Amino acid sequence: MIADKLAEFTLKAVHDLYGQAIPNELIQIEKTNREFTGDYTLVVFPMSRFSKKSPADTAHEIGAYLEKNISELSKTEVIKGFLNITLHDNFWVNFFIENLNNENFGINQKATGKPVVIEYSSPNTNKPLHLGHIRNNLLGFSLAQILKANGHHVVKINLVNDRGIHICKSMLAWIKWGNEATPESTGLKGDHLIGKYYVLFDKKHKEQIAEFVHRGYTEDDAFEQAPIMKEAKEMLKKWEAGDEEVLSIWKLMNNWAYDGFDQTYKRLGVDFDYINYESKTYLDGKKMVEEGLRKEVFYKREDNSVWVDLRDEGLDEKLLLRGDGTSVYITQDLGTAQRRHDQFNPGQMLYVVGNEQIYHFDVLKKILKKLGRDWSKNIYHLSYGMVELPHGRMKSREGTVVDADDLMDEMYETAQKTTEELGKTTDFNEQQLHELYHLVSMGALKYFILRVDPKKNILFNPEESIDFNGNTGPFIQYTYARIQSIFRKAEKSPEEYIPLLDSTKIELSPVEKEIIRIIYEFPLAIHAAGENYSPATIANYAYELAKTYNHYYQDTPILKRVEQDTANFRVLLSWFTGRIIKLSMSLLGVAVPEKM
RNA sequence: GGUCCCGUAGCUCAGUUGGAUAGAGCAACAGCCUUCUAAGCUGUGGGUCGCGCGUUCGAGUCGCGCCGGGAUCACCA
Repeated sequence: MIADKLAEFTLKAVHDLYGQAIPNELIQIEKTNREFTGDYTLVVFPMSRFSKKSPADTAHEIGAYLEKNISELSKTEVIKGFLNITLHDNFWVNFFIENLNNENFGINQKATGKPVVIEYSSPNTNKPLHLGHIRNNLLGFSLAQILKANGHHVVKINLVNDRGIHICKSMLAWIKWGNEATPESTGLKGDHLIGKYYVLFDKKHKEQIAEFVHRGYTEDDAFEQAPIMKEAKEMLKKWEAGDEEVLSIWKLMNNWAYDGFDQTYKRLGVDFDYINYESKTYLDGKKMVEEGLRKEVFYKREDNSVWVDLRDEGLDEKLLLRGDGTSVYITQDLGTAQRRHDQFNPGQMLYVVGNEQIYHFDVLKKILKKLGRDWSKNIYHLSYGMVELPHGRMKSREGTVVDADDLMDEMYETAQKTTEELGKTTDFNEQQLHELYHLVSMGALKYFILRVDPKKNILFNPEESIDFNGNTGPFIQYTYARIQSIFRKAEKSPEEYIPLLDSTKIELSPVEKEIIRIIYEFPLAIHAAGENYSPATIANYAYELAKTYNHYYQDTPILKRVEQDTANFRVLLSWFTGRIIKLSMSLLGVAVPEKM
């Protein structure tokens, strides 16, 4: 990177000119602001302390030194305490030519080091996925892509929460009022069918609570004493005891959920290397609880429940095992963390889980630390913000959720309607149209979600459909499609232009230089996105590139009415741009169309 | 109440980890298709970066204190 070189020589300049060794952090090389000429700017203020001269004088001296020692440097200009540095166009042209044919430019191909294990999705099998899950899945998948591009081995795990009281609620309602309904008999997607009974359970439960409260119970007592709730708890006990009948219904209904999830995952374009089921792993944590008791890190109360005291860590006492020996959420997470460590020896263990569980992961890390697992420091909880509706947060039980499948259907219809109105796809067949609608609708949805900083809440207004114009996924896809149409108009494929390119004939316009520069920064964007676990960095990058290219495309003839040498360069610049757009979008899990 | 997160244009969001006169999109208004895709481009208006104090050559960015919004503090997951 040229910025590193500039920094290195600035260091030397200060040494040679003023006999001072200054710390690296003081050297700030930045992009030159739009209103000044230059490619990079050195901020000189921090150095005047060492030169014992004014910032401007220091800037002039360092500028002269750099001009003399760095061949890529064309000129420098001093404005106040800023040294604006302009590089020879040659530098950009050379970069362009050297990397033009590198189809994985910016992507680190070879994975090194310990793997990164990333857990995401992790649905409950008692209800279908909603918009909050979509955010989780998109973030997890995109982060995996970004970390791979940064040269990590990545292991994607989905830990399915397939047991517990919530599952029993759906099962119980289905047994009571389902009349043996199946996805086949109702035509409903399996997860939606199950979700229906989860909502039904809640409705009946609420009715019973109201009745009990009317009879004089407190809210809390009514909640627990309602017959339907007692039945659900009874069913959970039977499940843990391995009751055949309960287990067979459980298996039946869970499989409906899995079928439904698979369809949704496929449509979303996310996948996993491993799918773990909590029903198979929930007992693992118990061994660690025993270990903790032996080491006297944990303790028992008289009812036989096991606890850990985290008050010295600023937290509280936490339950690890119920008196009856059954495990709780944190117990199984201790177990799965240990399993992951044993199986993969990861350098990082990422959990893509909503910010409502910050406390939980805090506890998890501290318990592991108390158990002497020094690898607990590798655990990172990527806590993302909620998706909120105008009236507040989504609640499954109250039906105020934006269903994942419904939303994708709506987006698909919008994509179809928009495409038909524009009337550019008259030569598409059914299949091609379907693919295009899918691709554009998912592009809009994914970009909408991923472009915002993960830790911030997202506001989603169902009344206003997600935009297809402006700073959106379809805009970026459109830019790609436009570029491809150039190649269809040209009589040669882009690759065939490469040997025709004469680097001495290239004269960069300001926009062309800007485009090359943005491409040059692609590896930096990937790095930053990986460091910050932020797909938003990539989304914003892709938009910046697409926007700049569109500006270029608008008033610069690429192919027609230009000299052959100019056309050669412009076609190839377009080609390179298109490839970077495609690559960056692929890091978000968004595909791009050849035509739209 | 304790802890954590957020607060930037009417709305939705950027802001390269402390740099120059804070940027995009949407919405509004005015323009641009006999030329490679107008899902596009150009222009206009729109800001006390929640408020205050501090740190320093320099603060939207860092620290402290308020104000507002959210999350969490379960023998739920």
